[in-house]
Amino acid sequence: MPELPEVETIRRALLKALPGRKITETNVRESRLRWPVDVEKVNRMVTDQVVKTVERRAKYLLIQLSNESSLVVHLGMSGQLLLLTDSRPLQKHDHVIFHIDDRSELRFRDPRRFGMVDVVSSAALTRYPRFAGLGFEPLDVHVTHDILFQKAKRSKKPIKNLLMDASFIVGVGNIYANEALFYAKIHPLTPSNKLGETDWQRLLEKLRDVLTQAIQEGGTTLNDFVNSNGETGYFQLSLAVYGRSGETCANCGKTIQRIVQAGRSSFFCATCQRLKS
DNA sequence: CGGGCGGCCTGGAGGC
DNA sequence: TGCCTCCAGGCCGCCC
Repeated sequence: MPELPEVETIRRALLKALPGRKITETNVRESRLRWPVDVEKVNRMVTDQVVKTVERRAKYLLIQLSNESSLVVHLGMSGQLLLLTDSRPLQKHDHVIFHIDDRSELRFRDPRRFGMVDVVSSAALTRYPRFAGLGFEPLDVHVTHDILFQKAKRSKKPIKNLLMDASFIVGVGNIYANEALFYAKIHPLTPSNKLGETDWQRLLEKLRDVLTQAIQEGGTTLNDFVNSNGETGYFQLSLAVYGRSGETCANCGKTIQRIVQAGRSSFFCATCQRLKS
């Protein structure tokens, strides 16, 4: 569930609190995450380190530490990274706890255990296997619509699937792929190589609008997303098509459709988003 | 090799 | 009210 805006929301909250603070103790209570946590390595490389800054790559959070390494956290689909200023009872799915020197706690909570926690030295980060195949950052100003157009014209896969393909562009999950395509008036089944340069100009612009707006509204809370302070986001109130099959299109009044692509629901307005083939 | 899909995992929703 | 089934989805790995 957490896509780029939700991860970015958490990054910004952590950035206000963590830099300069020391992690005094690390406690891995459950190591069976998406990939098994190397408990000894995490304990050794994180404990007693001071947080320098907090960055993001794709949907990964990078908490940079004073020993030139980074704590790498992915929230999967149900993960939370909570900053608790007072000690509260541990919950069933509180898998990794980081104690901070101001007596607060950073807790990785993840019922479905699709997330991951790892620590990587800065030198190894550029060669980190999980980052090796990642595509463009949509909010990077160096990424232009022409770059995307040139890369996409070799692909026949539907544009919705391409937007969710992290080897092409990162951070875009099902919610924001659907929303961006709606605003750009592009049908989700459109073969990627059928999109022209002006289509890509519009699509990148609308994708950035949607992601930026979602960050401003603190992300989208559908089931369980909360930021590091335990607060929900508000962007779900602004969703135009996602989860709204059978409802009325705000633009034209026709009914919003739902289809399944690559095992994922797509929501769109067949009137506003004409399929060109 | 591009593209599709199964599997991981649990909680919540819906049906009976 | 309780049990069962289904669905959500990021990512990897397997398959054709």
